[in-house]
Amino acid sequence: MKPCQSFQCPVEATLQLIGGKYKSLILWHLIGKTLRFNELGKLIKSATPKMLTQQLRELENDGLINRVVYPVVPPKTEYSLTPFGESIIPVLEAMCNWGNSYLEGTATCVNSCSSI
Amino acid sequence: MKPCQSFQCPVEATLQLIGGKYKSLILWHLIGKTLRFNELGKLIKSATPKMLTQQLRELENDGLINRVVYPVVPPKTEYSLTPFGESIIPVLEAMCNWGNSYLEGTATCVNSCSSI
DNA sequence: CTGTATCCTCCATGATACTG
DNA sequence: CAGTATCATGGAGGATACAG
Repeated sequence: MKPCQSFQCPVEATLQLIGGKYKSLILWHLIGKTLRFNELGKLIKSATPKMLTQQLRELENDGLINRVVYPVVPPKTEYSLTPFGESIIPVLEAMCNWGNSYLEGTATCVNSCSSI
Repeated sequence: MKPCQSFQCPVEATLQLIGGKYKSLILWHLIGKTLRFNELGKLIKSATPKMLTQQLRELENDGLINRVVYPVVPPKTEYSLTPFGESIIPVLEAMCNWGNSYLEGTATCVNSCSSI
């Protein structure tokens, strides 16, 4: 029952949209691609169908991704970035680059973001 | 008991460091300044002392901020960004700018990040 | 002033099973 | 294939009181 959905800083608003457990990962995988539900599921193995659905719905409601359902059998649904969703790519890149330099220091396992 | 602290993407690592409820706000307020515990408390009114302490300790353990205690009476503690903490400012800026453009569309209440 | 120490609540996430 | 339904749970976060 928050009195008013206000943010003390726009950074918090951004975090609200991409801070979900799998959201940044989903957006990341959708850069330059269109993926189906189970393709995302394979890329993000630890996400259960329930979580995947929930995070995708929220991203859709926030206008970051498109969800296109093809009325065929078997079902086919495709997810892709909206123009608004694409506008956040630079933010993801900044986070990725900084995250890599951080991981270089702590060195666990690093996936580069060279694909972008 | 996570088997191994690995990230599928460096973005997640970044989120891990600044995703705490008040962390981005704390970092934000420390840009270019040194603040005392209760000064941060006044700036982030909704944070209880417990939360403030916890978030500050985590930021300190992650090497993002300095904590300097002056052995005087009454106690005095000063928090500031480390060089590593300062290196994340561009990321915060990117998030802030994108967040502002998002908030312009939904228009609740907007605090600009013009100070940086 | 700068914190700790307890206790407690709730919600995000997870596990599992099922459906059109 | 692309989800939904249901139940369970752990831990982040909050309230309150107290301490050096």
